Amino acid sequence: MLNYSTSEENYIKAIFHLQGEGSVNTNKLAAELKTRPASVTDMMKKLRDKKLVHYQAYKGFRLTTEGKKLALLIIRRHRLWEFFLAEKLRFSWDEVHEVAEDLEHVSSKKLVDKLDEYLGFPRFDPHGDPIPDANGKIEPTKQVCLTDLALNKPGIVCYVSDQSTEMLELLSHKNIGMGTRLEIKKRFQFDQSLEIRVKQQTETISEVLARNIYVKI
Amino acid sequence: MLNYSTSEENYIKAIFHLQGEGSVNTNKLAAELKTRPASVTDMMKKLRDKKLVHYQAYKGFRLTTEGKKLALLIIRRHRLWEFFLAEKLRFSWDEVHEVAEDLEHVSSKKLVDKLDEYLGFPRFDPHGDPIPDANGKIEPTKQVCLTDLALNKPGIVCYVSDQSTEMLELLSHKNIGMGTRLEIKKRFQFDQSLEIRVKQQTETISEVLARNIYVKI
DNA sequence: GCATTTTTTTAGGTTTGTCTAAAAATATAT
DNA sequence: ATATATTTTTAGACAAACCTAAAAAAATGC
Repeated sequence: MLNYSTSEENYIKAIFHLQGEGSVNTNKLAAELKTRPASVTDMMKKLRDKKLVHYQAYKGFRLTTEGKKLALLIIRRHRLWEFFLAEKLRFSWDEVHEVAEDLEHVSSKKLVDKLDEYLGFPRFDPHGDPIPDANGKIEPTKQVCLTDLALNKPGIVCYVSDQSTEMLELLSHKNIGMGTRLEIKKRFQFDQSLEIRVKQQTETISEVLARNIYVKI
Repeated sequence: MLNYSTSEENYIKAIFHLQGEGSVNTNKLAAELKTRPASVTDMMKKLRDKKLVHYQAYKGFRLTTEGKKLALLIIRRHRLWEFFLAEKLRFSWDEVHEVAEDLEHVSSKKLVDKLDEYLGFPRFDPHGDPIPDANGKIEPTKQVCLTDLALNKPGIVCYVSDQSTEMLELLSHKNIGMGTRLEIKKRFQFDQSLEIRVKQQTETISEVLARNIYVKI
């Protein structure tokens, strides 16, 4: 496996995240990476030459097989470190991401695989995202958005798509965190708001908030 | 504490290592860093502007108080990661250095301090080098060469100056490793060889070997 | 279908950290 | 002390990764 710069890795990761099925476009990627469209075009040429993306001017881009493999490796590193930080160093789940952003670029394969072993081959990171194994194989997530959870069926919070300070403040105010067990008690047709049961308490969740919360069933 | 680039950190660390008492010169530093004298001059200007080194053209350079503080912080990170790799991930002690070279540049203070705590505030890395504490305080090594250890005074192996395969093979054959407790039982005048007590066993150590082993008293 | 808007690319510039080659300062040797 | 050798610095280039402003291509609206 060749060696890639931090910047290249960040582009690859961002494309992977944006690339659902179709292809990714310049402005979206620039926004995701907080950079300028012109910089994205520059990098796409570089990554095309390294055979990590398919790219033709004005036609958008998507990862090659090799690009996907690299993306999964970076995600593997990121999530293993997040797990380590939360589990071993007792970081809270909203602190792990930033530090893992740096650690994920340390590329020693032996380090990553030994870390994986040391952690007991965990399958999900503290946000509930699946961790790719040494071959890049990733468990299909059986998560469901809170808007889609059935009434009176318990779910465990495993993912929050928006991780802004405002969002985290609201969540902690309602006593909701990673791993919190909850159950929808009532769904109001008028505004799609939910009344849920959390830790022996009743809370109201707006549709906007619910759309950002994912639970494992 | 400000943030420094990997390159700046490597220069600071190298100056610290070369700087015994006096000052460091351009060619030596270039050799240490496997770079060119011209690059060193460029960087010294930059580090002087950042108040990390004292530097005047043609007069050599040495770390400022702030520069030394930074050097000790980088060494702290390096040695904590080395300890982690050897102790937790079961890397052999000749593999840890290279990986720690990368990890040492991850700058989160919280990460380093929590790692320190997790490891139980170790005071020496797997090579027997002392680990600076959170304030940059470093234990003055009270190491003594095995040739100078008094009779019947226990010592803990904390440093091996030669780390060749041949040396390591010999050591492991005699059941000696980092942290091994030993005691000199007899010293033979004829060839300066030693009879030592290691783990309930008696071993003979040649003068050549003894000269390469250092112990903490 | 053509004008307008949006998206993307190109052209050219900046910063960081490197390099080579040449000039300047310092050290050494007789 | 002065010629020679060594060390260090300057000058000017280059690559990576970013930027702004302008041009070109594609998408959209009527």
